[in-house]
Amino acid sequence: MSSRKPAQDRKADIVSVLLDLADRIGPDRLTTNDIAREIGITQAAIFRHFPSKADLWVEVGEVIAKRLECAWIDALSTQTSPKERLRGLVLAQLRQIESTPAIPSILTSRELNADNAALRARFAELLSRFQGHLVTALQELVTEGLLNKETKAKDAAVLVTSLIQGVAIRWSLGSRGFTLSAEGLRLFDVLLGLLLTQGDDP
Amino acid sequence: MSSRKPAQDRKADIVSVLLDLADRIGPDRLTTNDIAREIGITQAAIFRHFPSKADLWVEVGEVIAKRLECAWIDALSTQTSPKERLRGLVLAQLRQIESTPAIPSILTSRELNADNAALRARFAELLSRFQGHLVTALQELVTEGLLNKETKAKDAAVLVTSLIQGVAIRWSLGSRGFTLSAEGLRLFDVLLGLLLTQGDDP
DNA sequence: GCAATTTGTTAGTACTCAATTACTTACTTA
DNA sequence: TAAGTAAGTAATTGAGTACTAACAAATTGC
Repeated sequence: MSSRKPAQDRKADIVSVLLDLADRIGPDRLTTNDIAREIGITQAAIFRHFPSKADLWVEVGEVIAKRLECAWIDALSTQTSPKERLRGLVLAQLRQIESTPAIPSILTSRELNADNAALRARFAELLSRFQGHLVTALQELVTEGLLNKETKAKDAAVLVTSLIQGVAIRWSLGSRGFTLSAEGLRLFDVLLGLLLTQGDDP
Repeated sequence: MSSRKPAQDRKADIVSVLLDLADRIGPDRLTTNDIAREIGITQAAIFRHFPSKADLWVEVGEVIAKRLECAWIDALSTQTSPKERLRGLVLAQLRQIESTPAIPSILTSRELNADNAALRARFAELLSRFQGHLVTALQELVTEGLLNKETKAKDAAVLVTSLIQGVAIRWSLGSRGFTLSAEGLRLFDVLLGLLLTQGDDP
């Protein structure tokens, strides 16, 4: 029925189905059998491509890391002003979560937090890199004298990442009853309005 | 060795140990055997007190709900100004997460999000109740003319809950390398400073 | 067109899970 | 103090878990 695929394609299938299942039934619940059934191969075939389930998770971490970093680089290169770069980073992150909604639950999964040290290290590095991009953009706003003087760039960056995580959690808990990127960007604009100096208007 | 206890006490033991294990090994990983071993009874004894594991989780939800609501009521009744009530709510929530650190992971667990509808409903109700308290306090700030005019009370409430969730996640991911309530309250004060009207200076 | 390699299957292993059954011991109260 | 109940245990069940070994067929390179 379903034809055989080269290992590279099949590996991509497995990772893709894992991400879908991680979202639907949870990262700590999905089994190799679930993945195989969804693809239409036997459970044993999974282990033809990955020596263990933990190794499969590490590959998932790599795939997510690549996607996120590409989205950030794209946002940073297409936008010119620091304000737009900041907005672009936030929008990129929201869109990535939208298209890979398993990301937040993987972040709090026990596969990551307790069992799989390699996976945990990869995500920790990734998050700190994003935070770094935010701080850089905010520092540029500071040097341009646009940021509210009493707010430190680092604190502002934490507020922004908290906003993203908070709205993503609300999106998940509320059965995704709104568009994550639209609502997230709207709230970001509210926060950004508060962060920018308010001396301009007459 | 360990003496027998009345059902009420034993039930409390089971819930308490579950919360501890949910934090240490994850809500979706802990087994009835883990709980029993930790207490010092047999696994079968768990089912003397709860008809199923799902029912045990519902009881856990009730316990957490009671704790949180008590903390909110206490904060609201001891503080007089709307600003202090807001601060009190935030601090109460941070302290509850600090003393029951399993709460954030339960919120994103699959026991809650996929399997246990009763548990999910209980937490959804709980979170919307907290949001309601925040909105009330922020509305009072609006009527006193203290809130930044361009910010809606509801949006401000979302920013505050996002801040709490965001800092709690950062606390968990970073192996709890800082004091949650201190860092959370510090960032809340930054946000509150931004939210309050800055119309004093010319 | 044929051999080698790759990608799969079938059929298992040893283990863990929640839940049940049949039975036992401690506590309470009439 | 005897009877009834509450709180436990030992042993087991059937379903599921990651993972392996032996074998088969599709694809590729010559």
